[in-house]
Amino acid sequence: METKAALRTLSALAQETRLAIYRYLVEAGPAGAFAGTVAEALGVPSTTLSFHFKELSNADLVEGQQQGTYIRYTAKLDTIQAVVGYLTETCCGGNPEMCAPVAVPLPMPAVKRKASRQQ
Amino acid sequence: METKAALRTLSALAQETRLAIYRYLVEAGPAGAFAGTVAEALGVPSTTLSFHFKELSNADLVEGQQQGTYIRYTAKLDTIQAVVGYLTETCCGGNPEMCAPVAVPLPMPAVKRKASRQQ
DNA sequence: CCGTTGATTCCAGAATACTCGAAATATGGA
DNA sequence: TCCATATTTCGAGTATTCTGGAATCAACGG
Repeated sequence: METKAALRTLSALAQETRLAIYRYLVEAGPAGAFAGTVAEALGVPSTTLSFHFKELSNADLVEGQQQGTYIRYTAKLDTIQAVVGYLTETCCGGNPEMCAPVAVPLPMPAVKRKASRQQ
Repeated sequence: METKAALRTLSALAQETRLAIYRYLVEAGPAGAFAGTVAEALGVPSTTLSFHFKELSNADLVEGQQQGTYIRYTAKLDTIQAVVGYLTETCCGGNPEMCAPVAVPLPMPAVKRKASRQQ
């Protein structure tokens, strides 16, 4: 993931309504939820919700599948992992073992590199 | 971490300059970097940079330590982890084991009922 | 004290994002 | 076909955020 995509993803989640939508879909699990259901659950007008769904889709955070008249939205959890990977990939100049406190819930690419000095 | 804090953190990172600052500090590792060094490296006016440092501090993403005339900033990596935890804590209604196969195409139960959107 | 340098605050203009009503589009049933 | 429902697009008003110059504050050396 490169900077532009990461920025899109972070921007998408950095908004109250969209964060609520995303969390709702995460909680819903692989089955997801219909757009109308989310609108009703969160008390957001459908027109506003549509705007936010679009943002989340562009950020690759959710996916919509047409099912008859309805659209079923699901959260794409792996995008979050990608963002975390992006944020930590340059960690300590490529020596993530120095960044102990961060435990990414995914197997991290074991990048081995020479230690560099700074001070 | 609760919603407000998560929103603050995500908003802080969802900005080009701040994301660059944060990544710069992540790469710098525990030693961090001086404010002026970051300003020069990223080509950002000190007044603008100060504004963004403040945002990042409020979001608990960086920490500044006065050292003589200079201020040394370091990235607080564990905050990222807290956000990820927040985003996934409600995963599948509290059954995270269901979230494992993210890429699996979900089975689509035929929804043919009129006013029923549940499942 | 001064003068210098690093960093922040103040402020206003510019740019961007959010909201939601009305209208348009899409789908399926009668 | 016509109708009902779900969702999106359009558009304009509102709100928020970003930027950077000028002024200010803080720390040091002389």
